[in-house]
Amino acid sequence: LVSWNSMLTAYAQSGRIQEAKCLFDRMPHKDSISWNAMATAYAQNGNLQEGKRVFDSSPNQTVVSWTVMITAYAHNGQIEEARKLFDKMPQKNVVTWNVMLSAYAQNTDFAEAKNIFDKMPKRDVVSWNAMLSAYSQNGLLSQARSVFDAMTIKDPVSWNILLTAYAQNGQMDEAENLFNRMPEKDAATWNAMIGAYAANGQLHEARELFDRMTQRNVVSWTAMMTAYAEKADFKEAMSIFIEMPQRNVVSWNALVSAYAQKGFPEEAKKLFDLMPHHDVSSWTSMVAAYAQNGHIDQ
RNA sequence: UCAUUUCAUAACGG
Repeated sequence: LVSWNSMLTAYAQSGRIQEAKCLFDRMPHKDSISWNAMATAYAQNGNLQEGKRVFDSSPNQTVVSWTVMITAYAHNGQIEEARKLFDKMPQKNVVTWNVMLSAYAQNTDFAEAKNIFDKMPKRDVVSWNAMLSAYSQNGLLSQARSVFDAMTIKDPVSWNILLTAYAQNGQMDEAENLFNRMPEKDAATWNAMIGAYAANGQLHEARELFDRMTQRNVVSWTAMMTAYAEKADFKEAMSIFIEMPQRNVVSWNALVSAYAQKGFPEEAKKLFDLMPHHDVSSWTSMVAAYAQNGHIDQ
């Protein structure tokens, strides 16, 4: 059962819902983890309807099931609906509270986010990070800084949030400063800095970090590839693509989209046809490629 | 083995 659930989750996380559903239907036994994983698979791929159907058919709804649904509504912009479930559910845990907090935060309802934050029975580092992220993503740097400074526990995510905020605000020196000062870096730290350099046109600095990085993951590779592709250096971009130890649908999309945007729709189409699986972004990239290059009918 | 916060891709919106 654990193996089946793991496979189900793996499909879900890579966006292969058809395969996930097929597996789910063939499972000899299912537990609540299976049902929750299936509901999550739908929800994370924008199919709230099916997600809800799975939730409604689940033999037993756990706190995770409810939390999954709240997340699904929130990501779909239905914050009121999310709140209704939140108020209605039998018990909540810290994750449930964090989900509701993030929902308001991402909806830029800082007051309600803060309200939840103050009311929750227990806070963890994710709760703090969610508040920090809310301010950061809306360019409210001084508020973000206050939250950051008030935090008694920080993890690499906390630092990464603030680092990205400064970089996106054009304060590369402050971003670099955080990068150098932080006690512990994870892969996302390096990736954030690489992305910041790339967005700032500092391709050489980006590459230097990429080369120094020991924990390179698919995000690092894709970010570096995109950096070259945006400069129309397809030779280097392609060579990175070929070298990449793993690719996911985002890596493929990035390259397809780059060719499309630089005026090579036929190259884009070739890659598109080679992709193991397409998502909404893949299709919209191709549509945009043809539209922008005068092939409306394609 | 399932749910929440940060980093890579399209469109949308500014």
